[in-house]
Amino acid sequence: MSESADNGWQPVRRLRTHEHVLAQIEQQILDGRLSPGDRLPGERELAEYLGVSRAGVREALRVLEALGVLSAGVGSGPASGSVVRGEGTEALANLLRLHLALSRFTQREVMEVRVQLERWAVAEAAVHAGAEDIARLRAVVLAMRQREIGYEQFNELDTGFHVSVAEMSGNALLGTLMRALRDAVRREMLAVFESLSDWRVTADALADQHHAIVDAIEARDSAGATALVERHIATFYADRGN
Amino acid sequence: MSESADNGWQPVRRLRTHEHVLAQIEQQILDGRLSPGDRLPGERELAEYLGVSRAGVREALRVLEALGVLSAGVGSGPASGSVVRGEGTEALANLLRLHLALSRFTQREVMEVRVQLERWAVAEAAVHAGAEDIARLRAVVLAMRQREIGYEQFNELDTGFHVSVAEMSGNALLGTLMRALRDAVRREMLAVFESLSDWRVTADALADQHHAIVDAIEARDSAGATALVERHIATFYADRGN
DNA sequence: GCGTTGACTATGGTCAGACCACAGGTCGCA
DNA sequence: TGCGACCTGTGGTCTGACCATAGTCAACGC
Repeated sequence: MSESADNGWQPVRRLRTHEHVLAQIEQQILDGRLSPGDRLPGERELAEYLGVSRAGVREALRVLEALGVLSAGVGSGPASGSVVRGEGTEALANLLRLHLALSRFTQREVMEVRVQLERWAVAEAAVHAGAEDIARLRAVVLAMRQREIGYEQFNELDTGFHVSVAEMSGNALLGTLMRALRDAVRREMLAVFESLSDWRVTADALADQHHAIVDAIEARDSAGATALVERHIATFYADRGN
Repeated sequence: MSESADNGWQPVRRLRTHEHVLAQIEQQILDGRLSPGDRLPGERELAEYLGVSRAGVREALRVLEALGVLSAGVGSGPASGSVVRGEGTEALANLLRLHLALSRFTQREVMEVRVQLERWAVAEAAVHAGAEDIARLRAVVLAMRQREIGYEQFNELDTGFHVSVAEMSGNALLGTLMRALRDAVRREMLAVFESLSDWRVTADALADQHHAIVDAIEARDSAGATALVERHIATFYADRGN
């Protein structure tokens, strides 16, 4: 069946130089020898250590940068060189956005995952939210009601609201995923607003729903908040055709 | 407050060459002018079109490769050059694994997200599963019971089981996320097995639980399957200390 | 006629070396 | 003491070369 799989022979897996570099750096991270804030040796130095050219090192560093692991800075001082990043979530968003565009999955699928995570997020938020969390959410809702903002800004506020709720759950991964999912579908959400004859009507309705969700969170009503957020998302997507 | 933010002036955002290249390729993908299976121009050709050096193009291609968008092949023929990939989920896993190692989030957080997604996945699977899906799951459970496998293989089967269930939900993103989350914590899961005095005991218990989950899915008992899967995961993580 | 073999070509993979832009530090002069 | 010119180390970029690979195809020998 398989061409030559049972002879005990198997083709050697050649690794390209930048993959070797990548593997070594990843190993250092996995072993905890590189932590956020740490700086890598300079590109030239690293190339010499590893016995490869600077180009190979650079390709590996670009990959790690794209994955949100490193950031590079020119010049001298503490911000220069390749530094292991403390945070950063946009890498995940980039990845999801591209895969969405490549039809690896559909917008509906992203939305469904969002709903599941939002349900959980808001339920947890209702348990953990403190007074300052509530205040922050209320401030966002207030900002959403301002007449002078455009739908782009409105969408940013909307994203901020949901991400804040997700972060209030106490699970950082959830917050990151929420941010990434929102960023990934940002284009499509703006397109929905654009298609509306009067987006402000929809926006006001959304703001009202956000208001109700905050109330439910403040009242520690997990079940109520879950139901509200589910209806909230369903409403928006139902408006798409208008 | 902000240093000089309200003068209407803002620093120009310099893009590095490889970011320009990246942006153009991404735009082509977003516009649908590049689809899975399509091939990009050769590196030299692309460099000439864009007026940059081959190194800049290569860095961009490495990034897209790391994000699972492209794959590169040497030589001639259909597999050569930079081809837009049809599938691939390991990029997301790489990303999560690194961020996990960097303590951007904890194993507990990954596990919690897993539980939420598993609950939903199994409930959906109970609705959508066909006869051949059930048969595949049963085959996996059977393989888990074989005495000659090691815990590494067992873990692979376990991962396969849960990913299959996720894929049976009909949501490709869910399947991808499940695979990535499992891959990201693979190290830690193997460490748990390693710490057990007799991993086979735990493995048999897990196989039994899988068996019960398949039964529930086959019986289209969403609620039952959800409860089982939740207990299933909780059991394993409870065993960690042993 | 047919199969084998070798050259050819297009592709990515790799390297070395050079130069630029930038940011911080340092030294010397006023 | 203050400040400007210079120095140095960093990433950013380009050039040009060569290597390894895999398909293509024509020449060759049977």
